[in-house]
Amino acid sequence: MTRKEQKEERRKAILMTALQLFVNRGYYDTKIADIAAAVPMSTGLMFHYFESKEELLLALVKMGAAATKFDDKMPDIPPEVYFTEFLKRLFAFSKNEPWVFHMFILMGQARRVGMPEEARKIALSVNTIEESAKMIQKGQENGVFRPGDSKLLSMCFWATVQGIMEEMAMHEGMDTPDVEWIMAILKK
Amino acid sequence: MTRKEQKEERRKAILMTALQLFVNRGYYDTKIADIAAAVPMSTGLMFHYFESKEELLLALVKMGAAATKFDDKMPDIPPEVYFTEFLKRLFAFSKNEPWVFHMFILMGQARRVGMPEEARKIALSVNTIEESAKMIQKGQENGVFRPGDSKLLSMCFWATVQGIMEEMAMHEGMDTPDVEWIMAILKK
DNA sequence: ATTTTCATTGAATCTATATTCAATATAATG
DNA sequence: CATTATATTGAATATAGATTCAATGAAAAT
Repeated sequence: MTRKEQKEERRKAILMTALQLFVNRGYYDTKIADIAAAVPMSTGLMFHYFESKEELLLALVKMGAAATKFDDKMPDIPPEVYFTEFLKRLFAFSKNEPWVFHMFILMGQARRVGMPEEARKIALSVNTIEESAKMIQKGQENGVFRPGDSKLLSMCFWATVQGIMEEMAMHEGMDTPDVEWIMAILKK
Repeated sequence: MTRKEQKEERRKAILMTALQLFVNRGYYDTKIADIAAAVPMSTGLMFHYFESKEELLLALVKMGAAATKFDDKMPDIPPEVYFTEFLKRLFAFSKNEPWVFHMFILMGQARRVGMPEEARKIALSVNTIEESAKMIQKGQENGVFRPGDSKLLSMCFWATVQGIMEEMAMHEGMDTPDVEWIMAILKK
């Protein structure tokens, strides 16, 4: 394995470790030394891979943003099916793939006040609410979703999903809720 | 006005200022000096009123916990009416009474990982989810609420409410959603 | 085999902020 | 008024934790 590959591997290890710690303890409570110890490597070496703690967060949030980008040119799958499937997959992933799960939660955390400005900006730039609103509107036109401000509906939907994911992170092993409960927010 | 009253007033002023700042910038990003400047008073004087920044947070969370205590011996008001009314009032308050609004959000923040341990414990001790679950169960027995794990339903409901409140805090002036949208999570 | 480059460490800095403190002003008390 | 108690300030201190750095080891290149 070439040196560049080695470095890439190590970088990933740091990223994954940091992701887990950020989600489990929060960004500010996670010390560089904690991440280093968990990887494991010396504290100083962390700065060989990432300029700063904030850069590390930024790298994660950028990955999250790239992974989360809403697919604009969705084929004509009916909105109610789209959201239902999305939830099913998200919950399934969350049980099996810690990465997806953690990333979802980190993106939510990163959007909040008090997080480093640049990371926050990037997390907020993934405009899931606006994008979903379009599809919700389509569902309203189809007469499947309830009427009302589609952006507001979208916000309620995502607030719910985010909140549930965080609860699941907090009490691990918790059951996932019935997808229909959440779809009820949207459905007529 | 006696001195003790004066002191009490000042204490309240600090608490209200801190509450607002904690909610708007987050706990860690709010420096004691920021709170002091906003009250206004000197930084040093803050410690005449509160032992530490953490004590200040703790005082707020204790107030929140006291205010939030779920009323056990609720008269026989039907569950669906109870939750509907609760939401209506919460949203109405949030438009007019910044205090209630901010406090609700602070309690949510305080429950999260990364917040000072003691404050977190107190915030988590207000077991809204468990308490509501009982009432949800009653609603299920009445055939008004959908079947399923009442605690999980309760969690979904509160995750939604918390998430919506936070969105509202972030984009002020935002409309409040239709209470029925949220009730749809619970209702059959 | 020698040199150059990169990985790694642990200890030494640097910095931001919470916290303390000595000094002063202001108000209450006798 | 004199004394005592409390409020207030701004500057000094303490500390946690991010960041830097000089030294060392290990791998690649020549």
